[in-house]
Amino acid sequence: MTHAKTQLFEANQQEIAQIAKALAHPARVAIIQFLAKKQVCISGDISNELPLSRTTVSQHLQELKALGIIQGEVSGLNVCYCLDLKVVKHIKHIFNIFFDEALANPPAQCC
Amino acid sequence: MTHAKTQLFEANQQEIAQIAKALAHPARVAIIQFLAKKQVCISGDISNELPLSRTTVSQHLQELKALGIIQGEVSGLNVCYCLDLKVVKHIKHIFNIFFDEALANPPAQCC
DNA sequence: AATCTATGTCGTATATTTACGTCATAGATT
DNA sequence: AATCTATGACGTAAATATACGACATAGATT
Repeated sequence: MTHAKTQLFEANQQEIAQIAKALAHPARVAIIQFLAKKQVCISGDISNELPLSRTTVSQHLQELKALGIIQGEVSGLNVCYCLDLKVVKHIKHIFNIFFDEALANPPAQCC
Repeated sequence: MTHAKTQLFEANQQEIAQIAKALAHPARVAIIQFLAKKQVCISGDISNELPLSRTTVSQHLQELKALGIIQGEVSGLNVCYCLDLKVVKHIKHIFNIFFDEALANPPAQCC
């Protein structure tokens, strides 16, 4: 395998990259914003909202679920999704630490 | 083109996704952390630090430069890179707004 | 019981990303 | 002037992501 060297990096770096990857598509950002606005909503409502086919949206939902930032709960024929606020808070924290470390030691000037 | 539907989303969603994409590889996270620690350093030092070939690292550097989060300055034979703290602050701000919106309206429970 | 419906899975085509060797070049060293 | 060196650009192969139609299925409706 000439590829997939991501596991050669530190766990910390992999975690940030993995979270970022889950947020790296506007459809997934839109899903999170939509869930934040509606608080709770069924799968069909989400795909109706987005300019993508139902199956593509379903795929994006699975990715967000894999990260843990959303939860899905079956309710009869529908599946009901919502944000997991605990995970949102954790991600916010991880990113803030990352950015604060980047801001901690300002260079006098670049070179 | 059956692909590339990213432009069908809101500017706000595209910006977040674009930033996230730039952070979505551990090598690029590592580069940012390394620049934060060293404050200023030359291209060769960065590629020596990472478990990737020099050209691959160069490619990652170009991506971060395209986002604007790092700057490169030619200094003789070397190229000197550093973080653009203004951009780091902006990105931190964008993400915090995004997460805070997601946390603003907590559902009583999921479904 | 037969049918309908909302959803996820599978297969697949295309696009993009990742990774690296080779090459070109600007500038340093001899 | 000739050579050396650090870097980016280019070409390309392999991996991964994106997008969607066809299909399967659990549960509702008739």
